[in-house]
Amino acid sequence: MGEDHDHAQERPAAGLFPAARHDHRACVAGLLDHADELCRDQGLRLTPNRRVVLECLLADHKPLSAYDIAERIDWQGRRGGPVQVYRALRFFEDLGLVHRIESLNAFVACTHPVDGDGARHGAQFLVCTDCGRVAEASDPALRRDIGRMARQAGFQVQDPVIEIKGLCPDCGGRR
Amino acid sequence: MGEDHDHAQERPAAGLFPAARHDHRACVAGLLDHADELCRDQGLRLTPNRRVVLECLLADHKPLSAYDIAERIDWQGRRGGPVQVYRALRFFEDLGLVHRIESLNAFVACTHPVDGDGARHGAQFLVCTDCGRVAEASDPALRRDIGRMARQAGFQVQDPVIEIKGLCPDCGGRR
DNA sequence: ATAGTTTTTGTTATAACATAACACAACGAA
DNA sequence: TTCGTTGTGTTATGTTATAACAAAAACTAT
Ligand SMILES: [Zn+2]
Ligand SMILES: [Zn+2]
Ligand SMILES: [Zn+2]
Ligand SMILES: [Zn+2]
Repeated sequence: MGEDHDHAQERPAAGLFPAARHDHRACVAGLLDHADELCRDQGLRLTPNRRVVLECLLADHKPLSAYDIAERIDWQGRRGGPVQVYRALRFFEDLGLVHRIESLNAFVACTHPVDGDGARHGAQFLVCTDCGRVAEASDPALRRDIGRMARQAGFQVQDPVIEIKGLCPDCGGRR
Repeated sequence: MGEDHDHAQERPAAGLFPAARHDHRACVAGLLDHADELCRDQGLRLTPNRRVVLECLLADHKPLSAYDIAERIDWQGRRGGPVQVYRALRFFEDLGLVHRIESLNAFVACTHPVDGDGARHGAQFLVCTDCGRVAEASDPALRRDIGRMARQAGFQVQDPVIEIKGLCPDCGGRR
């Protein structure tokens, strides 16, 4: 699992795409620690099943379908399948540690769960149609604008789904 | 098909939800005419199969899954199924007359194809989680904001998916 | 009209995504 | 220990979407 990119101490993501070569080992370790902590705080259990699903999503910062995940996991004797994966995904979604990308029927691990303080934090996703990576942004101005637009329409916002497909900087965005 | 709401001459939609009681007969007729015209202009054929799918979507301004549509249609002798529906939906999506709502796995007829000039026009959707209706908005400020956010991230936008779930004015948005 | 081309349709099969239901195991508190 | 809760294994099924290919219909050009 994972690619061979463990290097300097650039931040994993600054509202942008994960740097091509960041210290991914530390990146994963940090996010797993955060998950651990979050679970402990809330009296929830980060079981082996759950942990392995999260590790799988963290492996390369790319969105995976539940079936992708089920295939990649080494179930070590027990028979595992989509059911187990969906259960774990639901668990992490509720914690704000995993986000579903509707337009891909796929899931990504949250790259900055700091804001998340345990609840769903409405984020925006930049989805590269070329390399498949997804960046998680959290733009306050954009959020405000959506609020304004909804208010004008007399609409009470519950859950904004913002998924912008296009080309990431590496794949042609800079040009 | 359709509900019993044919009344005064309020606009069908002003970037908002269709008025509870608008002249729906005229509303449908107008949109079908527009589809006709658009097809003629582009040398495309609005076949009976396609027309019946569009009519089905227009019937009550609510999103329907392809399978919903396949069930509702009276196939008049010919046998019809999801395959036919998906084909028609693809046809209309390419014309900008139907939009897919990713977060619902469903489709809606475009309520203001005027802007559409035959191509995909990036719109924003307000999805009521209570009554299920969907409003199509086209907010320039919001679009600009998305452009700005993407530019800051070095990201080249191709196709923004904006689907805001919440409560429509009728279902509690005004309160 | 006729033959050739393209487009649309009918049909079957299958892929891909997601949840229901229920028995059993593991855990945590009394 | 016992009981109630939470997580897991397992099977089955529901829902959404596309592939593949033959037949029909519509256009085009002679
Ligand atoms: Zn990393
Ligand atoms: Zn890319
Ligand atoms: Zn109407
Ligand atoms: Zn409503």
